[in-house]
Amino acid sequence: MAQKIKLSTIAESLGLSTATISLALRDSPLVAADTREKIKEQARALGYIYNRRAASLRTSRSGIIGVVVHDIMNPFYGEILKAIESELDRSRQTFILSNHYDSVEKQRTFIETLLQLGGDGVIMSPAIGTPVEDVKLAEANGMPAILVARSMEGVNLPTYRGDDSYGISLATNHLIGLGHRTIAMIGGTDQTSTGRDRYQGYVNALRKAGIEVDPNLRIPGPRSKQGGFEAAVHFLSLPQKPTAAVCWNDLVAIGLMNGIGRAGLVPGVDIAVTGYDDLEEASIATPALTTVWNGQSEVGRLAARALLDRLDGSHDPDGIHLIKPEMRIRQSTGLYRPRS
Amino acid sequence: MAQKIKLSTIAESLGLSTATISLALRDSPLVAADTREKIKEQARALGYIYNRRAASLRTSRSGIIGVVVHDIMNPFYGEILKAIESELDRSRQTFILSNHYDSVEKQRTFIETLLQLGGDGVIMSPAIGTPVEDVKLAEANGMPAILVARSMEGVNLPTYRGDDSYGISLATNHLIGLGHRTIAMIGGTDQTSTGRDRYQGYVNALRKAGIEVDPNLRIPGPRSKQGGFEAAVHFLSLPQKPTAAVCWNDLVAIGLMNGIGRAGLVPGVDIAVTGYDDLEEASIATPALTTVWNGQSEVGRLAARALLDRLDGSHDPDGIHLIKPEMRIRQSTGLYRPRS
DNA sequence: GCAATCTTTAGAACCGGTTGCGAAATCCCC
DNA sequence: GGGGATTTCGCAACCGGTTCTAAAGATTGC
Repeated sequence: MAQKIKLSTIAESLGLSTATISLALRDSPLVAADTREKIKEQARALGYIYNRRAASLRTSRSGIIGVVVHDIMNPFYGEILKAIESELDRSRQTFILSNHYDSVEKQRTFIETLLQLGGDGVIMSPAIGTPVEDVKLAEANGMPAILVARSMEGVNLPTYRGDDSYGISLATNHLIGLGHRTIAMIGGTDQTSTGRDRYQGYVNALRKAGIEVDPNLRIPGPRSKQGGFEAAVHFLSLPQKPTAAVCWNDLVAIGLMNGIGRAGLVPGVDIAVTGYDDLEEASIATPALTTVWNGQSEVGRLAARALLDRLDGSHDPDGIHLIKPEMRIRQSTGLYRPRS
Repeated sequence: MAQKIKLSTIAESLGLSTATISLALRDSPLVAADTREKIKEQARALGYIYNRRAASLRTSRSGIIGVVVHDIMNPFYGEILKAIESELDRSRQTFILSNHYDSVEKQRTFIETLLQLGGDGVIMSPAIGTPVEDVKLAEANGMPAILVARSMEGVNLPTYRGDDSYGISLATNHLIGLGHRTIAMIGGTDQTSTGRDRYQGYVNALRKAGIEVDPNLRIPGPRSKQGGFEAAVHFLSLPQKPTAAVCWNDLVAIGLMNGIGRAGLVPGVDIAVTGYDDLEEASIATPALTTVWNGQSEVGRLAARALLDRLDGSHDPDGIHLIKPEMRIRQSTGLYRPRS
């Protein structure tokens, strides 16, 4: 490395002051057009690298946005992140990503780091059990926070997520409409608002159809393929012999279908399965998975947009913004005929 | 936000100088133990937030490490990232993540941003066609770079990746050993060093077994489930009627198996399929996927370690460090018997 | 009791940009 | 050609830490 090129290096080489250089590089109208061009040319020639830290120290805007979710390897969050990324990209913000794996501590460390770096804002899908103080910490230090995919009680932050109760009731109704009466619900937890909402949607749909709700048909578990796969054994040995399963998400559903397949049964024929989220993968699973689109792309896009707007001064309404899920009917529920 | 708490705020409130505060908070032995405790206590009480930008402006160490790979939603990279994350976590470095989607331009933007932020180093899986200047740009500005998963010609940077040629030959040999003679290779590209290595491994194994190499059995394509799924049609209509497929990675293999299933054939029985990577998912696919572990966790761990070491001054040897892949035999190749 | 030594703390320059204020230079019109 | 309006640019303070230098205070030895 030859030697650091800074504003003053350019200034001296051109016989100008750093003030002029600074203004020119940022396209200020205060500096004459040809001077500006000359300066930009020289900056390029010298290999000048803008020092954001120095700038942000003065302006207190860092151009950094933090995003923290449960697990970026989970395609559900992946699709949200992709939408956030593409929205943020066009506004020259860089974003810092992190998993919290539902560890409140890891999440707080992330928020603190972000504050130290002078983050302009944070988009988060709060870890289970997140204390209100943690998000207040961000807000109190001038870093606005937006919630995605999960709600939080006790704070009134802008929140973007799917309408879980409605979405699961769509799936459940679909199965009921096909003639199923013994329908299990597989995977996930009831410890989050999302979990409670989903269970509620399932229960509501059953009740409305006059079907009694059997709590033993609720099999909670990890929200992963592995989780669905392992739930298959339990599911298949239920004394009630369910003919259909409403799964927490597509991952669980695909895992469950794999598990059912291992047991010699054919998902979509012997057992109807619905997923949730409509990941890219759902349509190429075998059989293709009937599922509910959960609006990931919209959630990400709207959340990023909301944050950018807030940074620009316009204040979007706080509170929960629900995205309406949509049914996607495919083969995993397609071939069932009630036993006669 | 009440008012920014800074070093001088604490200093005034205690009647000390900022120098003392700064030293105390960093556990310098230059400040008396009880003074230090008093200072730390006060900092906590006031809700002081360390300003890394200001600090790094002076020290020229930012604690930021950049990581850029093809696509973080691809579990192959996901597993590498997870290993990097856990290694970096214990050293108080924050890392900034980005996809480049094989866009050289997006990758360069990322490197430039990282330089502006004063990144201490970068771990990258270079985009296809990355010009040497781009990585030199990082090095020239004092930001060491480490390569993972992919090599680059023309630069001699520390590189950590699996031994592709050897790994694919393992898979190919396994199929040959089972009696297969017409073996296709599905997915991926030959434009990268990885691609050429893998194809070479496949070719070598065939030649060694005295099997003629038919270039029509090489079906390149996207390295995704979708890609494998779509390749199934082409694969099944080959006039040579292959009985087995060596796939670029597990995603392609799973997609291909789904496609084969749709066509009414049973993967693992009618057609043998091997994957590559040994993702978590491989073992729960149906049938369970025979594959080759590609050392993702080792790649990530070693790369992160190498970067941290370099930042500490010790200079690891440059050049390519190959991780030895390992065969994982499961059911997707398990049931084949040559037609008699 | 005084000089010498060690511990503890303060002062101030510095990192590399940004920006308010004012001065110099250019231009316009009568 | 002179006064005023505009344009263009430089000076210097500032952001919030870090660290070098050195001074003040405490301790020790003889």
